[in-house]
Amino acid sequence: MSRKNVVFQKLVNTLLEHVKNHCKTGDYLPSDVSLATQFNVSRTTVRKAIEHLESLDLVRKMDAQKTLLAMPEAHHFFDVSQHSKPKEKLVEEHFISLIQSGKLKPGDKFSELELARQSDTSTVAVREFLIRFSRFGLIEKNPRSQWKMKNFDEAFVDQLYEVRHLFEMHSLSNFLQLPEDSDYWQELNALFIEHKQLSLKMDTDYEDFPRLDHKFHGLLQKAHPNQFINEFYDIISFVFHYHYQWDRSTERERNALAVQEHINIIGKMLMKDYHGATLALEKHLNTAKQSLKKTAIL
Amino acid sequence: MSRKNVVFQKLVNTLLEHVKNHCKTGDYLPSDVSLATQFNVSRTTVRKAIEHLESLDLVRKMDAQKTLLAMPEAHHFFDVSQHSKPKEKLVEEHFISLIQSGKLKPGDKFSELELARQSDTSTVAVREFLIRFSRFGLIEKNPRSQWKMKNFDEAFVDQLYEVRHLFEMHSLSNFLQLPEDSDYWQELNALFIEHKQLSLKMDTDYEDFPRLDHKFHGLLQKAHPNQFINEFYDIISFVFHYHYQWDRSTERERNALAVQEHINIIGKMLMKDYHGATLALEKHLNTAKQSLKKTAIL
DNA sequence: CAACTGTTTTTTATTTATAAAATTCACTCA
DNA sequence: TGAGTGAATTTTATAAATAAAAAACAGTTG
Repeated sequence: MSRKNVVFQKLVNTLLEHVKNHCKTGDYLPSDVSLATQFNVSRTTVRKAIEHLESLDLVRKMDAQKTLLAMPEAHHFFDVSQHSKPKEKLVEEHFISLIQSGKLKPGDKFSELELARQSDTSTVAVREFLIRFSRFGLIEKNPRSQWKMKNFDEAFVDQLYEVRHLFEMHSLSNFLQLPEDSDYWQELNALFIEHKQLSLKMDTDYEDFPRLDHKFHGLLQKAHPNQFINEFYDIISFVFHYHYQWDRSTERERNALAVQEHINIIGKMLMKDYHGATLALEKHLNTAKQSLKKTAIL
Repeated sequence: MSRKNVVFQKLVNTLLEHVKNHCKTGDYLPSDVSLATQFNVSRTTVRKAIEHLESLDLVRKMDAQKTLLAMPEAHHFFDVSQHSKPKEKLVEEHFISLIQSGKLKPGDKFSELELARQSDTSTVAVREFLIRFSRFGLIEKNPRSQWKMKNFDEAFVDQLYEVRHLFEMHSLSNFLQLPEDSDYWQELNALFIEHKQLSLKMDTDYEDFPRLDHKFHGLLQKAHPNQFINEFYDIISFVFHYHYQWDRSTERERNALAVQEHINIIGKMLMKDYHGATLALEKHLNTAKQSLKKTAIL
């Protein structure tokens, strides 16, 4: 069998939707090229879609003029509901779920074929995902042998946090050197207020913390971008997200504490108290590290 | 067509070589299992190899006892000379050579198929290599579209050096906190002498510097290992190696300067002069950064 | 000549097939 | 019981095939 023409079908639907909202019968449609760029596909696909519309008697081509003959009806659309997600996504979701449900534990071995079957994809898709995923440093593979979950030991956490410490301290120091009139101070202030608000309704909305956490780090990154630091932060986020799933029982307390620590850090930052902010961040990182060790290490 | 039995053929040759050096006619050979572990292949392959030796009348199996009938001769060996290297390696070498020869420049696009043909491998091998390689941050790809060399601009160098600065300063500081009697001080001293020696014959042996450079960083890493920092150093090394190829004219001066700077740093370290070592390292990193910018940016 | 179209060529994504090699299973014998 | 064997099963590595989609090419027209 060969690949499905999802790009084509999706384009037809998008086109119909677009026509329904912006055109009326008798209008001329834009050129192939502009449609292609507008919907981010190649011209080949656009042409195939237009041909399809012609065969539905919705469009007529005359001398390279595309005339809209009639408005599209519901039955003209492709049923796109059973297009499965991109393979890549399927594999990822399945693999992550295996990890989070504890079916794959540190030290375990697993095969590509097995994953491919379970996630209803091909070994190629699986393998490519695993290669990409291996940058997180959680899996490894020897040639002609299966993949293996690396041991998630204390040394790993220590090394992760060593780097995180370096990076976050660096980001903090950079932020504090921003000029007084930088817009980022405004943003930081807004974030401070958001934290305050969340802290008041923590007992119900504690699941909202990760969003703020992400926003905070995003702000520091935006103020002084660095692709390498940013990439590393992905790893941190993943490892966190990944292991905290194992023990959701203490999530509320953890988040409550973290919010307070964030408020402390941001408060010191807003007061330009470099030393205080550093100490507060130090404390925050340390809490996080201990908490990770407690829940994650077997 | 399907895959070649290289593992098998190589095992046969290794086995013959081993027998030639360690056994004599009439000896019993070790069990399948021990051979398999010794030569790091599966038992299946061992059995196939032994069967092959039987068919050559070199070995006879009786009741699971493997007896050596005769010593192997030259003609028993497989001709392994035309086994091409592993696909992975082929792709890598080809791709790197494209980059180093300047045929692939920042901003260029290239296709998987093209690379596969040129390097005499498959698109799968190419794609897997490219995915792995993309962690260096030098290439990128959109779905359904070709790969593209990222722009190697000043921001990239700055970001690279920002992280390098953080890491190297951190490593230095850790090293200086080693106890007086740590063996690493001895190693550092030996390295100091090596540097001194090289500096005397720099005009002829300047190409030997990268080895020392690598050794220096290796020593710092060994004293305080961190997989994330280590991995990042791979990126640094590669980017360096990669871009310096573009301008070999000044290599001698660059290396001569770098050796002096290393001597300076190590000297200060051995004297436990923290402040001096930091300054010296700072200077070294700065030289390297400027030099990279000068040769690499278009 | 620049934007467009029709046509042709390449390239990517995905599936299938197959031998090599690894792994598992069931059994044997010291 | 535990290391070892023979046979069966699974998995990996690799090639090949094909349709979808992208990109390149060659004209055409305002």
